Amino acid sequence: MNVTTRFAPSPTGRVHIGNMRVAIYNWLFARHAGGRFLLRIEDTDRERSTPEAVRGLLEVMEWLGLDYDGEALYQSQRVEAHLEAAERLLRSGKAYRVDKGGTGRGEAVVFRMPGRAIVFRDEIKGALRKEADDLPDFVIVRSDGSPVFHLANVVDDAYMGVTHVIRGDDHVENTFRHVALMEALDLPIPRYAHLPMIVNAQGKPYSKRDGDAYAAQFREKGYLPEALFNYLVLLGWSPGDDREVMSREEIVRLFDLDRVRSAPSQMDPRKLLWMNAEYMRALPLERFMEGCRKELVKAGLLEGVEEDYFRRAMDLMRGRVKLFREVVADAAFFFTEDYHFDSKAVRKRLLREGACEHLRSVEERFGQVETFAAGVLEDVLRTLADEKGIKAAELIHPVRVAVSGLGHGPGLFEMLEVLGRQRVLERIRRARRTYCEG
RNA sequence: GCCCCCAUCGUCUAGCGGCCUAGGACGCCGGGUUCUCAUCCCGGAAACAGGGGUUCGAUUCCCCUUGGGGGUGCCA
Repeated sequence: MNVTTRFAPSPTGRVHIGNMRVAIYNWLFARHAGGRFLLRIEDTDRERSTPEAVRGLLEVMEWLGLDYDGEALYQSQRVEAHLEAAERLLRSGKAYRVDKGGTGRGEAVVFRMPGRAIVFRDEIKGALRKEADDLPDFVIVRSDGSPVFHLANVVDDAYMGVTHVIRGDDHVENTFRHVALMEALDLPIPRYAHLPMIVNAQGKPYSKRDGDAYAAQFREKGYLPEALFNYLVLLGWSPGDDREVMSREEIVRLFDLDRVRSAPSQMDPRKLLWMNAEYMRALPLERFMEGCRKELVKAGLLEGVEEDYFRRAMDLMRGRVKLFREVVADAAFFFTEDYHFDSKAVRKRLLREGACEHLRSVEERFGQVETFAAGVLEDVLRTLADEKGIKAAELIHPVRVAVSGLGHGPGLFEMLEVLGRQRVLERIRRARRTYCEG
């Protein structure tokens, strides 16, 4: 069966994750079936639609890899067709003009519901039915002559050859109207699938007010698109087994509307973060570097830094950050002498009995090594520890804090090698001067 | 108010009458590995909303209650 889906957002603000997931499911369903995924910009609300919103929308879709087929259709260009459909309904007596509600604004065109129950089969919810009494007539063309959402939506879906309408749960009730409209216009009725809503941590639906629910913000925070994609897919759908971290190809292959749940699901930022870390760890060095580079440049830390040095530092950081942003705090010491000393780490490792003496002897030994390489440095340090009759950790910790200011980080010896002899010795000396008076 | 939808660990979910002493994941707690952190490994606490049916047998089917959500615009 040929499949055509569409994503039909109205560009009236930032794209939040609820919309994003609708787009993802439409995209997946089409790609799975080898069908078409179309984009329609529902910009009929001239008051609220903005070019910036359209741009933001397109950017987010590209970021997430939701490529659409053909050109985007702007609904505002289709007004003629919408009005023509209304005329047809008027002529056949399936619609009428009236000053609904006696507003005095003039006459609107109202669709006459057929006076019988409307039934359709939702791909997710099953058979849905609404009695005639619960389906009043409704406006399809405003008194100012502009077509209403319902009319435009239905006419354009038919025009685009949409076979499967996959949208949010908030459209379930509209579907009864849409089905009736399509029947009256003698248009082919697509299959419908209504996705459960995504709710926030309070269990409430995401509104424009929920600050951190915008797709673009996840991007800004350093989330990987494949991680957000994977996470969002799992909100309401599962492959039926225990798989969770899946490649896009795998998801496309497995995706199926049958397995979509019909209960709302709550977004869990912690699981998203974990998912992101999973993808971060699997990232090729080049991509990891590019993500980190943006953050580090923004923080002004990469000026005059050699590419090879940057690469070696990032190679050590890879797999240790959950979000690109974290690299600023965790790897700044690679690029500046003005790195921050974590007070807790200083107290625990430097302001300690013997720490100063340890630093002194490490500095001395490190100053004598021929090649400043990880393996050599480790040998030297461990030998020194043996001589002193202490555990290597007693030496390792103070050195780590001295050269990085942090109590955590990559393996010490690899780190030292990358930093290089001069930096390391200077930093140890400086730490002794600062924390070891006398 | 009325109409519609939904209901398994804190969260995302598996389960489509017996395989369930309900499985996995995130998070949490404990332990191990490691120079730290992270990773990794092992272990633990944690759920079928309540009540009626149907059935030899219900998490699974039906009804009611409760609780969520959606709709009820000349918004989309």
